Amino acid sequence: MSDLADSEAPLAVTDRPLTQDGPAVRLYLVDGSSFIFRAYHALPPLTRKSDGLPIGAVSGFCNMLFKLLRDMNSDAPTHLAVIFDHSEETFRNKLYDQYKAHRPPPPEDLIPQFAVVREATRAFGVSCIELPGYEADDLIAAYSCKVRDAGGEVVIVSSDKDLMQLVGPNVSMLDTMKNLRIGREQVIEKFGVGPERVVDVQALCGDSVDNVPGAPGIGVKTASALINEYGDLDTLLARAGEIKQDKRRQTLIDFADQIRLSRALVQLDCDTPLPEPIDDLAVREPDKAVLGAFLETYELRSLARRIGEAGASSSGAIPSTPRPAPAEVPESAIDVSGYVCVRDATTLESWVARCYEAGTIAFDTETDALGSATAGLCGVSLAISPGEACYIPVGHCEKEGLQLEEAADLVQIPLDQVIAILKPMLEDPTVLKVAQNAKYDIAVLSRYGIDVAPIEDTMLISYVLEAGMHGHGMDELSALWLGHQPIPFKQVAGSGKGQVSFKHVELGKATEYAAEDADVTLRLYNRLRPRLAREGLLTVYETLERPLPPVLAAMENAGVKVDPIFLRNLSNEFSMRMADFEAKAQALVGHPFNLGSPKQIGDVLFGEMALTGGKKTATGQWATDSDVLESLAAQGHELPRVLLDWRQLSKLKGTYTDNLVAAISPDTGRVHTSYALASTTTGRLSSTDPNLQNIPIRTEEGRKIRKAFIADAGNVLISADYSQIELRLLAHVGDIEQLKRAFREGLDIHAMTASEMFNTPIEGMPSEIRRRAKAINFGIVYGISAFGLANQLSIPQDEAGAYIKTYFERFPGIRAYMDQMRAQVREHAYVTTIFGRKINIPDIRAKAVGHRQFAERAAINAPLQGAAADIIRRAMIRMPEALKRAGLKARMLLQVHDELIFEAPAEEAEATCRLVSKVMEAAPEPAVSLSVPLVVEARAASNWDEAH
DNA sequence: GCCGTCACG
DNA sequence: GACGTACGTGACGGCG
Repeated sequence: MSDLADSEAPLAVTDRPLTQDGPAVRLYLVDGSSFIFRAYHALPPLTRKSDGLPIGAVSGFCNMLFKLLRDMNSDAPTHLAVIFDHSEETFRNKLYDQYKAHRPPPPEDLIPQFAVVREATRAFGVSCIELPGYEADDLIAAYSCKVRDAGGEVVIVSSDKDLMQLVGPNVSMLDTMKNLRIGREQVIEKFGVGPERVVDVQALCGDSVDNVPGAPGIGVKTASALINEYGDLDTLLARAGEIKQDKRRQTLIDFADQIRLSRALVQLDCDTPLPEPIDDLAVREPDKAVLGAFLETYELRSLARRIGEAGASSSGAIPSTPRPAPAEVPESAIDVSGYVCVRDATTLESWVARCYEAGTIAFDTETDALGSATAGLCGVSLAISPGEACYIPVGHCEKEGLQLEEAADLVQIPLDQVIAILKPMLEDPTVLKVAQNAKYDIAVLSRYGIDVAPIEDTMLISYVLEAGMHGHGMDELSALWLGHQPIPFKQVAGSGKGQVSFKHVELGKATEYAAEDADVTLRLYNRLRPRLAREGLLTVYETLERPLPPVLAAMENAGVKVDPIFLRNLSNEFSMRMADFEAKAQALVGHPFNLGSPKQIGDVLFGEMALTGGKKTATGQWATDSDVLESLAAQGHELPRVLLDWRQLSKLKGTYTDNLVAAISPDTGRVHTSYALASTTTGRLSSTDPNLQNIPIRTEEGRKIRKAFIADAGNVLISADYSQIELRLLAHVGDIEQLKRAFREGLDIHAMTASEMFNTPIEGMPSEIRRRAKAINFGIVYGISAFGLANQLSIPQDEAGAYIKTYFERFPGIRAYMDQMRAQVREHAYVTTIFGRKINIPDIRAKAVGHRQFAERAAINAPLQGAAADIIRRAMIRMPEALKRAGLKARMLLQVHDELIFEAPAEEAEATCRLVSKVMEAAPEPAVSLSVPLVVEARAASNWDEAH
């Protein structure tokens, strides 16, 4: 059959010279059936206005076709076809009558759309290809092989794993729904083997959806391990007797025939006849009349408008080579003297042209201050290949306000022009931009009207690979991986009082510093990026990390409104009351002392007054923390209470009232925090400058601070928080039946725990009993110890020990979970979350027992805290788009670990509460299906205190 | 620049 | 038997 295709349909490729810019044929093969289903499920059930004909899948399909034809510049197809399944019966059913036997019929409202989709395809001037007796996958395989062998390039538009066996040089897949490229490394991440061995792995693990039997009890992990060990399936089956594990060996021997059959079922047939010659698939302009009539018939008005607009403007195609895969570069010494300072437009344009050629570049922005939400741009650096980098200054000036034109050595391209030249490249989908801590650059450049995309972030790549092992700042990564110490910022800008803003740094030094940052970033990328797929962490990076910088940049830039007058009044009130406490304390002692000095307090309490019951800190000083002072106060002493009261106010004033006012940006009148994405071991964010994740709430006095966080006029603040998320995750991960049931039934979880432990009915339970159970539940999540629980509850240690014992008797699954985490961390020195995030805990190998025990407790806590962090990250990533789709104007402002804070128009408060709750509760899906419900409580009010 | 303390989840 | 003791953060003032 293949002869026929070869002889009758000679490939155009051979006739056409290969251009410098890439292969002459770039064939896009759209997996029609799979796309229809995804469009159907992803989109709301749209219908034709006039008669209610279901049209959602058709609309999604047309949008994608349009996008393929118009959006992509250098990657645009020269040839394009949509491939459909033709009939249910194929040659595979002759091999195995149960093949795809359990497929449910398509949804009723989808059935009429199948024919319309074919009509749509033709209306766009694109070929529809199908062949009786063959699946679309086989046709895709045949076209792919032909074009690839003739030197062309193929992009398969599908995310179907069955097609991954086709990936290889010049054949990639494109998941348009997720906007992901699937190349060799993504295949390796999915199957644990390269594309050439995918069928072997699939043959072993089978596929329940297609009803491919495989070998019982063997999943992807085991299958890929076996294939990697033996090389290929035939060798494995031939040498199955050598397998050590009894059960596995027997399975492979007993089911050898079934495994071979499975391989035949999943193996795609490259010799499938081609119904249309490749030449006929060339992309052609759609006939405007035909397309217009189609869009009119199905009332696809918004698409018709977009097509009209696109037709009016120029295509803007920019020639470039396809993006090269990042490769390991030979390490070479970093030489800062070769960097270029770009100071005229022509040179800048040539650098931009080289960026297009390179396909992957690194960049960095330099600013005149630290806060990305307000800092001004000083310049941008670009690195095109290791050692080849430049700096484009835009805002450098003499310190005393000298005009640029007056100083010859400060001549720079005007800001507007730099932006005009850089913007198209920085926004071009065919140029991948790598940054170190991309959130910063995104935030700065977005204020200059540039939306940088696509972006990768070396800091986040490092974080995914090695969280918990070390920091992820550039200097540290450079020292670690490149053996190179980048020029310290201090060396170019000075330090302490003599430090100057970067805009006052002389251009030569600025170029060395800035271009080196881009150069180092590119080298780090080349070094670290390939590890993601190899180590199975690409999905974690792509789903939990890479999408977040733009989301956080928008939150930081939005900021939150804070009432300065309210805070100043509060500050004055606190000052006056502190003065009273101070006078009282000094009267009690009989002489002045500094209430802010723990050392002096220790001397007073345990020296002069000779109180008993003190403890020492790690450095041998008297401890005077609130636990100590509380217990002294309980003994009946007066001074400790005064000190505690003074301290509370001192803390609130020093850390909150005064500094929050100081943090209000003069430009925006709001407070802009900065979120660190890679500072915690567990995947949580942290907030700095100022920290808005530790605003007081637990005491009456503290809550007053929260009242200062307010919504802009006409708006409300909405606080939405996950209820008991870590305990719910414990119930799921530890598979604790009683806990799961309690959460499903919406019971009071602490009361339920108390009831189970102490055999007390929930009705009329004394609050002290519930309080103790609550402390235990929290303690469990932290890796409980009798000492810690005793401390927390102020009860004797043996009593606390007895509680813990009872708890484990009532919930044996929890002990099992804890033991499992301990074993895992001892073996691997890391644990993982249910989303695959890896949390390293190197201290488990420490010499000191104390450190090791610490590590064990961290290992118990990390999968829970980490999974909660993963979940809220997923919610945050989806939130902006979800709000937009719902037509809501709300902006996400803050994140506090299990809480999101929004600012929304007052009249949209209810709708926003409903939507954000929905997005947050569904956040684990579809990656993880929790066996307990997630519950989110959302409230709107004029200030944060009342919204929470 | 470290330490003790304390704000949050 | 000793050891240090609930997980994860960031910011402040004191002190050397």
